[in-house]
Amino acid sequence: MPRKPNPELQEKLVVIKREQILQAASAVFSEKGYHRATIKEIATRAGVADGTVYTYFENKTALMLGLLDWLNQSDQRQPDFAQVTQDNFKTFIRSYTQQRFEFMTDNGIQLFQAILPEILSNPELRALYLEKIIKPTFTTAETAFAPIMNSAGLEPDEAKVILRLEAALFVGLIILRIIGEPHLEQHWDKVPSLTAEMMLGLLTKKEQS
Amino acid sequence: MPRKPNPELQEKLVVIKREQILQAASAVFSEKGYHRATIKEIATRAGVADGTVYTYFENKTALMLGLLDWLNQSDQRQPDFAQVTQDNFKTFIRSYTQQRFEFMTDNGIQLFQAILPEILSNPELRALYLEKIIKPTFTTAETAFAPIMNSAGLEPDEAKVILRLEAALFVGLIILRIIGEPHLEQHWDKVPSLTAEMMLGLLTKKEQS
Amino acid sequence: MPRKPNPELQEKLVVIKREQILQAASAVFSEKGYHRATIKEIATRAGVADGTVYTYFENKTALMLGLLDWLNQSDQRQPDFAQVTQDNFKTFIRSYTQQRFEFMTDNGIQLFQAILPEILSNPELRALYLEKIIKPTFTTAETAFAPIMNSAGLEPDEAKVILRLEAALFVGLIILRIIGEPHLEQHWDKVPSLTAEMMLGLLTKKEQS
Amino acid sequence: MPRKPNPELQEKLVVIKREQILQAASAVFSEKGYHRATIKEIATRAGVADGTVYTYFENKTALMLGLLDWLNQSDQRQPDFAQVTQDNFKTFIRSYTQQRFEFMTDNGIQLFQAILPEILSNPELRALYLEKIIKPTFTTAETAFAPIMNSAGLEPDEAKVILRLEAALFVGLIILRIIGEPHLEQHWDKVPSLTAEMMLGLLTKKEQS
DNA sequence: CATGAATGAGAGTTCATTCAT
DNA sequence: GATGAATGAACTCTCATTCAT
Repeated sequence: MPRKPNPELQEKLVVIKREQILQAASAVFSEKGYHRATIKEIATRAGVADGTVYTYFENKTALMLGLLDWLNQSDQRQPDFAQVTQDNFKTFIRSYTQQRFEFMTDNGIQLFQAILPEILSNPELRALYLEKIIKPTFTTAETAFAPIMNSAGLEPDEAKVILRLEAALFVGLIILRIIGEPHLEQHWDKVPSLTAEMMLGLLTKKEQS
Repeated sequence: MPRKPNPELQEKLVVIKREQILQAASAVFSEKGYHRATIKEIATRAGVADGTVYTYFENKTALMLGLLDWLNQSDQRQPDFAQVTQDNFKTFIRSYTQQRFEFMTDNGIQLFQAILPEILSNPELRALYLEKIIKPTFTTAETAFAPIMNSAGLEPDEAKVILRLEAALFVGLIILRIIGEPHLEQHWDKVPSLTAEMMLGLLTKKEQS
Repeated sequence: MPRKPNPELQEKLVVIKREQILQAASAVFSEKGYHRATIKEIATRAGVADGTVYTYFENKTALMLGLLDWLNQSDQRQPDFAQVTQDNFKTFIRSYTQQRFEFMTDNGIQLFQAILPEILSNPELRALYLEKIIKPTFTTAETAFAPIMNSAGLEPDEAKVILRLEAALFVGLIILRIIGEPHLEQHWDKVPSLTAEMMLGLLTKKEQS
Repeated sequence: MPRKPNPELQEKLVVIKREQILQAASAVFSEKGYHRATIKEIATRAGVADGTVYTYFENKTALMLGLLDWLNQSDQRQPDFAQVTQDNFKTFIRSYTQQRFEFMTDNGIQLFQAILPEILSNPELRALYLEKIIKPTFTTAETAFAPIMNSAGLEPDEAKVILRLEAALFVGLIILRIIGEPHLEQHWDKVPSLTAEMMLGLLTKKEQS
């Protein structure tokens, strides 16, 4: 029985258990909502005792923040905006949109469903979400899109609004999926390309006229 | 000697008090979320005693359902789809979009913020929302748009998806507003027309090619 | 529309309404127990409004006391003990027992069921019951039975205990009926005579030896 | 490192605490009645916090059922009916009666007083009591008494009724004791033998004639 | 570090009682 | 006198959090 059995391994185990608990929290929060979810159920689902959750997270709120960080990390895996040129403009938009849609896996939606309701009802969490996720995401996107927007002849403010419209569309689509709107579920395959066309339409409308 | 001196007046007072309580519930739910909202606070805000709430609503859940009905009623005040013709096609889309945006008053957003988080976390409420609000709204809209969609040469399924995209965009915009995204708030005036353009772009893309 | 339409009639109406309410209280108390019974249900059952109950009874406790008085009155209709002689000794016991059993109508049991549980759990009501019903009943019975007991050669204290045993037997039988013991229900016709025999056995055992 | 250090001890502690709480419940229920008794008072009396009661009992009703089980257990400790013969017939009846009276300790009466009022006012509990206690008790007694009853020349149905009369007498005596009838309290020592005589009288009356 | 029994603050809900009409 | 909407005290029960083992 070694007393210090490899400190690195220890650390990894800690990380793994944290993720186990977060995964359980994400599942239970998304199924029942933050308040109906009990620490007991999350602990059970994670295979630990109630008290153990408090070794890894200070309190229930910290679980929520842990999920926010998780979302943050998956958001950070941003698409590679580097080599955008005039030529592959349309290709770029389409691939960007495609990449965004890839977030909408069951896991991504679950995470979103776990977090969003609480964000909408908890001002502090909302502020945190705005600062830690929304703003950085838009900043990154704006930087990446700036050259395209410019060359498309869009004025910067309007370009930014268009980015927000797209983000809104994504969020709204996730919500309709959560609600289970049947027609959207049935024809989900049509959605990504239509979304890309919409983006292109807005970004190129000036040229049309 | 009338026992109930003026029964009609009585009934009106009942309706008024119900609305007072619903208004208070909407405010408190939207500020704190369904679970953090207490009956005590709702009652106080409505200017009645705790117990009085239960004279008008069976329980806390019924307050939520009452708000759903409210939303339903404001949704039912559908735009006048009657005189759509080929000529005023663009005008129609623009005015339809405009009318939709008029829902986004402080009160409309508050109501939405009160209801949505709970819908996302409560499967039963979600199902109810889908049946009582989402489906009827789409059915109405589909009927109204059918002639336009047809004449635009869109196949019905795709046309329906486009309607859902627009709805998603609305929902997403409300959420970004709730979160308080600053750029969108600042340039909100640009949003309605951009949204209308987006719709037009999608509905006419077939003609373009 | 006469202002004072016959004061006597008025008084009778008052009495009648009081009894309506008491009847309703007896029914609801016996069905649900004192605490689960609500003033609302009693009022509805009596065909009046909630508040009206409080015109006739100060509070819920007073309803219970009203029922006690009722029980008292039906108890007071004591059998005619006057002409007991040595000769008709057995006849007397049998007819006395018989009269007692006649109390066990549905209504009598209902009243008992309404009152007893509360008496067992409410010390004040219990004391009242002891003073106003139990003691007077035993006093009356003791007086009536005294000559018989004497001539039977029973010492007074023991004679009194025997009276209490009989009372206990009655109470116990009512309880078994309330509980619905099936064999007793089925062979209820055998009970009165067996009870009378039991009494006779006890009262005459001295003579046997 | 044992997680549960000594699981057997743990289990015993659980049983002990359950009994502590039941004892407290019995006391408070009997003093105030089921509804006036509050979980707070029961918990305090048992020396635990409010919430702790719910670790051991699902809800207030379960406390009542726990008491029923308790009563059941003390009832199950049935007298030894085995060696009844014609010879010791009278001895048997007297000892049986005696054993029954031994239940009437303060604790036994308290338990009865805690349960009975609720049984009389709660139909479901009543049915449970009938099935789980009354019927088994009579079945056991009938089996034990069958040979005696037979040899006494009693027809079975009547014999069964007599058993019920005796049970009724016991119940009634407990009630008179709860109510505090003074003469019975004072001369309680006379009661057991008188009860036994009564039983004997009924069971042998056929022989007399 | 893990455990899970114990805690107790706090919420929803009921209902006896009051009183303006 | 009759009504029944309004009241708010008081109760049951839940569950995040703590801490002895």
